[in-house]
Amino acid sequence: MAESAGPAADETLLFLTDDQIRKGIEAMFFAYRGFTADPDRILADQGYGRAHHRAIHFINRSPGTTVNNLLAILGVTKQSLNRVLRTLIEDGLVRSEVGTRDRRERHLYLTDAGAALERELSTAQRDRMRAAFRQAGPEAVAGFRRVLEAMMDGDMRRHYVRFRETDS
Amino acid sequence: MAESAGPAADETLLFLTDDQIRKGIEAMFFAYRGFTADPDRILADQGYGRAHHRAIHFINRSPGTTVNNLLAILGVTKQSLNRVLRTLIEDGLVRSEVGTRDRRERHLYLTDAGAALERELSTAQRDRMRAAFRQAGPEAVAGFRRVLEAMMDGDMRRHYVRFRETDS
DNA sequence: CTTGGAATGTCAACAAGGCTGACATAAATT
DNA sequence: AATTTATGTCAGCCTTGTTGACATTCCAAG
Repeated sequence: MAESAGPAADETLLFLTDDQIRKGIEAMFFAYRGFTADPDRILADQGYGRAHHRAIHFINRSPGTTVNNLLAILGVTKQSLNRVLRTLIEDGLVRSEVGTRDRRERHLYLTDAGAALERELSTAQRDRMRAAFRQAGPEAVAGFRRVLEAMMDGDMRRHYVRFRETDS
Repeated sequence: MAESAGPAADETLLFLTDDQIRKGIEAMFFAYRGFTADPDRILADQGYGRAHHRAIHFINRSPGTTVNNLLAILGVTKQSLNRVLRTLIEDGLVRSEVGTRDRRERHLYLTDAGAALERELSTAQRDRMRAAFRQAGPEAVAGFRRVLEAMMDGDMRRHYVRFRETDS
């Protein structure tokens, strides 16, 4: 590999061969396993799963988000999400508040205990991501993000972009 | 460490902020959904799931692979894999042959029907990956691969590297 | 040759976390 | 007043992961 500046005509084609694409596919498969491995281990000890992690992550990411908004982001049915949220609320990790402007809505927040678990999970996941970023270097990270953004479905890119703008 | 050639000191720090890392984490989450969306749709019509896709992919990738080898790559229990393989064999998509050198081993191959389904699945997945690669450009693709490889667990990187060497 | 262990298959039971469908409630909107 | 919207909940189903127990087959070491 190692294309860098001024790719020749051959090189611009090479990275689109079926073989290169297949390597990208397998890289996604193996890397995603690594990506979820550390939080999965932590959650398994507590009787939670990946679904709980996702809910906790996005509630932390957007405190006060509504159930409907979370449904759109996570792409699951309300029954699935409700089952997860119910256990998190029962266990005192998530707080659900009736909306003031629209009292049908429930706004979701992490409790102190929920925030503590979120920190534990995201620390483990961030440590791995940070190590990978450091090892690959800033230009590789920019390329990584560019490819992933191009791989998202349109509506998911919308959520992703909205988050980026909200934040930075 | 060792972030390649001459980015400024600021740059070497910026891409490792918690905010950048979090964006990388969410990019992985949303992109993986896109990554699996097309094959998932195809499989749902046929009563299969993602586990069948994974088995079919790696049998096609390494024809004649043993069950044990597949277990190591997929990282599931033999009971889980066996259930998937059984249905694939019953449905005539996979052929299981007793080993000649070691007759305890079963060597797995796709039948013509299995290869046809594999093509349908991988065509859908490759189309999306190819579009993302083309949109992002060759340098971004190189960075994408570098970050993903750094994110894998060690033993998975072994499988991935072995595949790459076998092939290219 | 016998025995131990490895590779594989199979049965049973269970859990997480997706899904659909149906229905209830409360509140906003028309 | 009627309709739509947001949410919750019950029941049941599916895929796919898990553990545990046990049988079979066969290589390899004693």
